[in-house]
Amino acid sequence: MKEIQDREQLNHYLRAFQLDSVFHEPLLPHLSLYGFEQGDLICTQGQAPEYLYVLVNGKIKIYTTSSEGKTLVLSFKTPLEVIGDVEYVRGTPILNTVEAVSSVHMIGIQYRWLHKYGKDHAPLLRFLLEIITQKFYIKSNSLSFNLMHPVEVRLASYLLSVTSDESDSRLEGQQSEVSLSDAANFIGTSYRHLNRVIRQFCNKGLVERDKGVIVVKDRNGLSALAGHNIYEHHRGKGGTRL
Amino acid sequence: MKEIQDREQLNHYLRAFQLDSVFHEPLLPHLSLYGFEQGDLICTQGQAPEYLYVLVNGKIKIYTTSSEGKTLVLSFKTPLEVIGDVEYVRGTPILNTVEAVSSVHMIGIQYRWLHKYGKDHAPLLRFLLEIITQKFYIKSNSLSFNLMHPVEVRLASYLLSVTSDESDSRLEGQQSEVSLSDAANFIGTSYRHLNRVIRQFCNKGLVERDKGVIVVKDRNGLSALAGHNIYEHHRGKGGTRL
DNA sequence: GCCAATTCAGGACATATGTCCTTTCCCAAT
DNA sequence: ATTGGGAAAGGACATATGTCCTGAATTGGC
Repeated sequence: MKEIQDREQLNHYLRAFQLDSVFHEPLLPHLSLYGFEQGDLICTQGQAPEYLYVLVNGKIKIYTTSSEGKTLVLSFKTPLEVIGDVEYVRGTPILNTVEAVSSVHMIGIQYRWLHKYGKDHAPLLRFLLEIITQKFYIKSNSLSFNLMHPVEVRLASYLLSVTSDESDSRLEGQQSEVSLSDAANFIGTSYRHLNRVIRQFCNKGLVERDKGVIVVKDRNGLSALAGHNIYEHHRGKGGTRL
Repeated sequence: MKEIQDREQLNHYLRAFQLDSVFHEPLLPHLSLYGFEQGDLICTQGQAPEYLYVLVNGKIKIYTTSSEGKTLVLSFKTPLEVIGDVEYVRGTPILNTVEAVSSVHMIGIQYRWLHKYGKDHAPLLRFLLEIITQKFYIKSNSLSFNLMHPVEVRLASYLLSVTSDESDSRLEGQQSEVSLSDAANFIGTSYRHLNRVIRQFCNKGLVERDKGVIVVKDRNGLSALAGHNIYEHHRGKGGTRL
């Protein structure tokens, strides 16, 4: 991590994401812009948090590691997203490890200032509420989805979600930031089993493999399998209520 | 559901849970106390929510039903807890169904008033943040735990969590509010499989069955199996940060 | 271009879990 | 007490998933 001393760019981000009201005058001097490279850890499970981070550029991966060493990827996030919000409110150690999967820009602010100047600032509180309820919503979906559906369905859903926004029938493979084993850990299964299911999909003509890259061939077929249930990136338009 | 016209009791609850600052003067006239009987639905998945409820007495069960008809019990809650908070903030349909598993008292307030008089009221916003981050924390744990551990471990953990607070080696069976099939749905497995695992536990001398009731015999043994991971009721002391 | 080291795909087997169905047991209404 | 219904437990089988290991493929360094 390195601090980016570029007030102009910071302001640019604040404007782009309409954060001016969220971080009001007294907080501004304590905002900093930070850059992370692919693979950098932004924060680590179990440690004492110090900063609230706002992801404004790039892509991050959030995961947890069990005492037995298993890794579970909880989500991939793109802007606008906040890291350390739950820990800030609850005063607990960092819940999950966060890693940059691309070049990343984050706005950081120390808890102390956030607390000192922000604890009564309704727009900030509402912003946190928006973000956290969204996270809750996604995690809630994720929990039910994972517990109620076999890997086959989860993989179909996953493939749809990662290939939808990008180019047409996007590929997805090893050096493309998100590796296959990340995908396995995200779906909550073993790498071995993931391969097994991918092969089934190949046989059904739903996808094709090409040099470790998965190419979606039949989105409709995958949708039928996934049955509505899509891993929601569900970015609500926000603020309908508050 | 029936409204309980007893201002005194309502005030009693507000004091007992220190909600005076949360629901300030302008909100008070719009608070009502409601009673639900065992089995009553407090709200239903998919519907449009209207009230924010605060659970002040009794026990409720939160579950979701998939399109295929499978039920997943997400949690059991006791006071203090809030229902409809996420929906209030996000303006979305009700996420999960909530059912009373005992006689229940809840304080209800319509969203319109909450919004009109509360949207800038920092103590209320902070209260919601506390509650929602706690929910997030629990759900996050639950997700990883379920995805990373076999039913055996989850059951051990579950048994410990439901028998810890109550009497010594508490029983847990059919008419005791929480049925075995509820337990199965909570753990995220089938009733059949739950029975299978219970039998293993019996053989190992960890528990005993007696007329459909499970009696914990060896808490230490269960702890060893669960390995630290307990379904967290994790009620933080709250408010360290905000 | 060749080799070692690493990553990737898949085989073989064991275990975990789900589904369906049968059996047993309890209780309530007669 | 008798009986029918329904809950509770378990048997039998199929499927889903995990673990371990091997062979193939790929890459970087020389």
